[in-house]
Amino acid sequence: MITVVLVDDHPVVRRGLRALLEELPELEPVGEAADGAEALRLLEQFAADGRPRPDVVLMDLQMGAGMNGVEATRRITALPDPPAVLILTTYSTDADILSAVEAGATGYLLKDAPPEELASAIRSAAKGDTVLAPPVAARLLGRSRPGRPVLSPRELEILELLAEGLPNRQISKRLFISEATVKTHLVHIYEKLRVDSRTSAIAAGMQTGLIRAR
Amino acid sequence: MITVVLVDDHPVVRRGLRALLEELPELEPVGEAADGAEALRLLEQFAADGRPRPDVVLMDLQMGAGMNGVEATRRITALPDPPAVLILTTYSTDADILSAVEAGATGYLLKDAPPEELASAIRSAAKGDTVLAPPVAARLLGRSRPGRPVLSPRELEILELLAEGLPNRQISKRLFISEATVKTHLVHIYEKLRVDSRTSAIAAGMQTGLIRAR
DNA sequence: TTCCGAATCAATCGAAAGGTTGATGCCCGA
DNA sequence: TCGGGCATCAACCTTTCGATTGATTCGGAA
Repeated sequence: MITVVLVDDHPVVRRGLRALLEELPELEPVGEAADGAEALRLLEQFAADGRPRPDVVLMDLQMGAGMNGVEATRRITALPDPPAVLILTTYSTDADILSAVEAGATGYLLKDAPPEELASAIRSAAKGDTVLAPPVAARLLGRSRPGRPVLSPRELEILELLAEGLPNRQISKRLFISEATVKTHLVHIYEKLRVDSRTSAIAAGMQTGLIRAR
Repeated sequence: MITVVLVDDHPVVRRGLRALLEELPELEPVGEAADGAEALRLLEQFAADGRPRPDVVLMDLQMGAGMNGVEATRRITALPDPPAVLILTTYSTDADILSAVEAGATGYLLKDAPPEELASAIRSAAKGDTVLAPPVAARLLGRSRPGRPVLSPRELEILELLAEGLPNRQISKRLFISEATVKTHLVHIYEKLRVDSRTSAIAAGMQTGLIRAR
């Protein structure tokens, strides 16, 4: 019997997940939370009650105003003998995936996954196996080399500031570098995204999932 | 007994909605569809089987690659004696809300709505009453006058092209106006959004829901 | 009739962005 | 060691953008 905690800010989604899991003989939903903080309190409650910790936490990334899924994942996986954390979310950017993986998530699924795939992923996660939704895996494999993102970390940082609407001067001040350096990074960003202006870089960055809407 | 059809590309969401409705004595889920086209076929099937048409269609807006909720709403409400269409979606831009309303939707809810609110909205929609989620109503009332959007239609048009990454010259060609006119509109857009550059206008436009990510 | 907002257009000038060329240093893998 | 990627920086020039000022026309409401 695999015990699962459900964390999602949408009541409908939690209800659907609970219903799906209740139909599967080896999976048991044992709790729900609407954001990361509530999930942490729930896990603490398990410990306080002397109950065995759940095997898997099914975690959304976006939680409205509450603690988001990456932060919650980081804290949960830092607990002694933590449950596996399986991310289940609607939308993914490269940054989302990397953040979740770095935070210790054992898997990453998109919400359009059919129930069988979800069940299979939960079983794998409970065993400690890594699970990536096929589109997510394809996204990550589309990178030329492991550890070699399409944009460098610095380039991505600058693209995000660009999408916040900052001019080059302000970006340079934010990052403590010269404006010439910002421009050089932009040249590289434009090459890699095959664009020729900041606005088209923002558009392409969003389209490819490198950055998300500000 | 209010009969409801559920249209959402996420199996989990459909399952959650079905479970919630099954718990309510006067609401009965009578069908599901994963996109707009399937919803239409389902309604045709009701007619072909001589079954009474459903009272309410609960419709998501974004359907992955399938027919989206606005188009489906338009077609459903064009049917003879159509069901009420209640939009239930994650995210809303002003354009989304207006499009859905223009397409004939009777209501607009966000997915974080608690189950009681959802049930109440379905009952209202079945009676033909208009239902707006509080944040959505607040958004629409935040407009200074009915019929007076924060940005004029032309300004919004230009902001959308800006977010696609087009330079002024290309925007002018796209809209068959002079570049000077584009610049004038931009001046007005920057004033209204209280920004001073195209990139910050894009960021503010997305933040306020005027435009969506490209 | 008057006023206001929207749409359109022009010209000028300064600022910002983009393009180009060139350079250095560091790290890592072959 | 060498080469490549990354990060940093500079200078110069061209293009685009933003700010400003000014104007006209049209439609709708008061």
